Amino acid sequence: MAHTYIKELEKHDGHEVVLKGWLAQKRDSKAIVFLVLRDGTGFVQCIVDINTVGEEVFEMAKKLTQESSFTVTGTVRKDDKQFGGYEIQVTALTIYSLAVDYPITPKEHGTGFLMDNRHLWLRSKRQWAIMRVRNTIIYSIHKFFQERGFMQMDAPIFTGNASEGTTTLFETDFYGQPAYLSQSGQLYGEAMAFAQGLIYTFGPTFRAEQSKTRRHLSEFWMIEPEMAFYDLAMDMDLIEQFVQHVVGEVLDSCKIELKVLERDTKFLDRVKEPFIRMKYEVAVDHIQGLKAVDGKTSIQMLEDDLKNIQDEISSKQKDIEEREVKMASGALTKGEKNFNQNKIDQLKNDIKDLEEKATNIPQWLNSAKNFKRGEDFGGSDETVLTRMFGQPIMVYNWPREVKAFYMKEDETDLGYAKGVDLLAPEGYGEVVGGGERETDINKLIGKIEEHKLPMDVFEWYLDLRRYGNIPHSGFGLGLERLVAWICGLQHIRETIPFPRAFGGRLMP
RNA sequence: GGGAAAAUAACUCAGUGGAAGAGUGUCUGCCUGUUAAGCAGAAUGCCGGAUGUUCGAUCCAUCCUUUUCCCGCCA
Repeated sequence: MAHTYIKELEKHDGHEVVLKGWLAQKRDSKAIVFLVLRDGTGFVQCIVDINTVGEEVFEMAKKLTQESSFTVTGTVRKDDKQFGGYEIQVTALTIYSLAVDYPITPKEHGTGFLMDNRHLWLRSKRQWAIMRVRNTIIYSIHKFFQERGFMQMDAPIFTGNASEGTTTLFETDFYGQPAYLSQSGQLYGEAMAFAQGLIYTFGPTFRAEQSKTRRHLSEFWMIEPEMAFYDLAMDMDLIEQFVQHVVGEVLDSCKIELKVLERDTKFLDRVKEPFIRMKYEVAVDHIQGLKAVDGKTSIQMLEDDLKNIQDEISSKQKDIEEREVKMASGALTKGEKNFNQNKIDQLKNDIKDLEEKATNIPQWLNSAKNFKRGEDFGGSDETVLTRMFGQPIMVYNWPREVKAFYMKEDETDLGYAKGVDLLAPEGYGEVVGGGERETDINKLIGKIEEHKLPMDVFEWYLDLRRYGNIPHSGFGLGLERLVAWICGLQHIRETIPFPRAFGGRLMP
């Protein structure tokens, strides 16, 4: 008999099915055992009742340990209290393999330990949900582009030129000559767009930046569409539709996953509204506190934030004190004590996070007040700006100096490059960077010289301007940053199955 | 590249210059429906490594190793 997947249980309501998977959780008593089975497509509770299955099967069920693999046969029953809406009344059970001393218990663990066990950690419910969302995002990206006539074309991973300086490139040996792992497929994307019109690349990207933060990986996946005959305005329209499509798909088809992640979708729901578009200079006004939104400048907003955080800290401290008094009274059962202790620990952690935020805000205030017009935004500037609006913001027309050499200069706004950054709300910052490409070959050559880049490795790129030059645009999106934002994750390492980051591990 | 903190049981952590602690998990028994809240009992440690101070160091000092967090750079 072919087995059924948990995701499809609703089609089998009231019928007998065979499920195969692993034990995520167990509770047992004298005559009944609750097994939570996971099979990759979901989680379902299986009830093993001694009166239904007999003593032999019952004993087997009792013997199962966390992450043991097994098969159950049983009847599907609707139960709205259940996580997926269904449960299984077991009639038979066979064991594939008993797991002994599975290291990841249902309780608290530190990140170091979890990262050491990343190969097992992926089985946990939260990680399961993140990977499902990641997959939905990937699928919806392909769907979005394919439905609009874009071709997926792949840029090479080995590249010969150290165009942007070797410090951020991984060097390897390519049959005796130095080669670098790709940092971006952008220039190749342009060549491919001239061949196929609308293209996108979707591949791994490598950056040897020595930055160890919650937003950086050394190896990550990037999507880079490139469109012939698109100007900056069309590029921004596409970015907006694209992000709306992806977020919409996740909201529609990952309800269970977002629930597991306890994701508050308040800000994601607002993504369907038109994005805010503003020129760099206007964004700077907002950051510096020269312009108010809803009657508040950035400075006032940060000051209010700080006050709110301090209030929250003191209310949590009060909560802790009350619980400590209750525990000291001695009138609690052991279970209630545990419950309160856990709550207190959680509150203490929350306070630690809040205190960190509270120390950050004065620094943000400082950096907002002292922001130098003409410079690129720092992480805090992005956060400040997006907090004012609470929805995605596209900042365009950047000072030419802070953007890459291939960005087109705006003829009506000299000194500014037609580049655009999409800033995600909730402090997630830049998730998309793009723009219209420079078409003037002399300006390009000038920029390459100005950046002191070797001309010879760009000859093929300049050919694109020599033969059938056209206006064209594109953008790049870091998949993991998008996953982190949509899932509401604290750290980018959870967005990819096996993260590779500076100072991090190569194993597992 | 700059800064901060940490290393004690399988896990999360407390603790003390003079015989190593809690909670969780695990194991054993009891409880017929639980979803991190039932009850009782048990096992578990070279207190990260090296050197020094000391009668005595898990605790103090120095160095090393490893990890976590923050800033800069970026997607």
